[in-house]
Amino acid sequence: MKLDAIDKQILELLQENSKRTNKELSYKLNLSVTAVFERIKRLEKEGVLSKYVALVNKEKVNRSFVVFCHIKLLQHSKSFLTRFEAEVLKLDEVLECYHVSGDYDYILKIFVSDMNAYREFMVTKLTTLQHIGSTQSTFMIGEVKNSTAISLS
Amino acid sequence: MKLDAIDKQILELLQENSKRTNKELSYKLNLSVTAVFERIKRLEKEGVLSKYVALVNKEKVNRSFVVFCHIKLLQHSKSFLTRFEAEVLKLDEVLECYHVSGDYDYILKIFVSDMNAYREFMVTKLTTLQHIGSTQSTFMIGEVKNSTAISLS
DNA sequence: GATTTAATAAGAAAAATATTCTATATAAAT
DNA sequence: ATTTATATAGAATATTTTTCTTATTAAATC
Repeated sequence: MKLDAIDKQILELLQENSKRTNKELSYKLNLSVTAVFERIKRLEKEGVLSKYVALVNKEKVNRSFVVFCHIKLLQHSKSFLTRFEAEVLKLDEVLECYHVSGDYDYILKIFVSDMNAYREFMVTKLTTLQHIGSTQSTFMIGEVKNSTAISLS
Repeated sequence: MKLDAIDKQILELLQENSKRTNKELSYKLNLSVTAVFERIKRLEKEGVLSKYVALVNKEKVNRSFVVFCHIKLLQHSKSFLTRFEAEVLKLDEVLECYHVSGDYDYILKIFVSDMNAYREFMVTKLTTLQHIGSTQSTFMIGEVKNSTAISLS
């Protein structure tokens, strides 16, 4: 699908704040409300706009302790990977999990309340997963940037 | 601020899909539309709900190549950190940047179109930053889980 | 124990927004 | 020239958000 300059502007604006109304967008883009409406519907239908979500402040819900955990598996056959991935999906504390190249196999991003909670998570959940070889935890000290908006320029 | 069970349900539902209407939420929660409305306004005012955003499918906008880059600085004085962080903030390709404990100082999550674009990004942007000691790039092979929703149970 | 007070919720009314419908304009295709 | 497809605008309608008034409840005060 082709995205013109107006589509890109709409995407940038909605990535920043999805509560903007079509009227507000129509002002900014010098278009009619209908034109904006139709473009957004098209972007949704094509799957360019995949989801609308509310973001919650992790400090306010007691999940400020963020950990990046690098994981090595014992073996790398497809069935091992698949099984591990299915189990990770079930863990609420894990918001992100990526299969990666390099020294280890997976990067997990984990949100918990504090170090004690993380210890509990490791002992009762993470290290009980099948096929895990090793884990290495890196703790977030500060958040410099955390955006969900892909730049389209 | 105290969050009761209903607040948590609202947060879970809006983190999953912020387009749900107050009426829809009121059905699910056995409440009136006004009660839902008031609770959401309170959660926004208190900063628990911090933002509403549209998520864009990275494949559809040609940013499927995701890289985690570990960075070490040459020195760790406050002024060096601050300056580095200010420069990273300006880089559109970097969606996330965290100051972390461990072998390296920062983790960056970078979105580009392909390996060539990443090479270009490294050469012209990343490695020209002040105070950089070393970088180590890890490439995403597959996305197992990528959620923005913090579980509140 | 009766009476305020504060917090929450319900329902109706009003305001704002999203959505549909009809009509035009424009450029590409035949 | 004529058709076709695409994008847009404006008006009409449907839906949602927001406000306002009233009622309920539980805790706090006398």
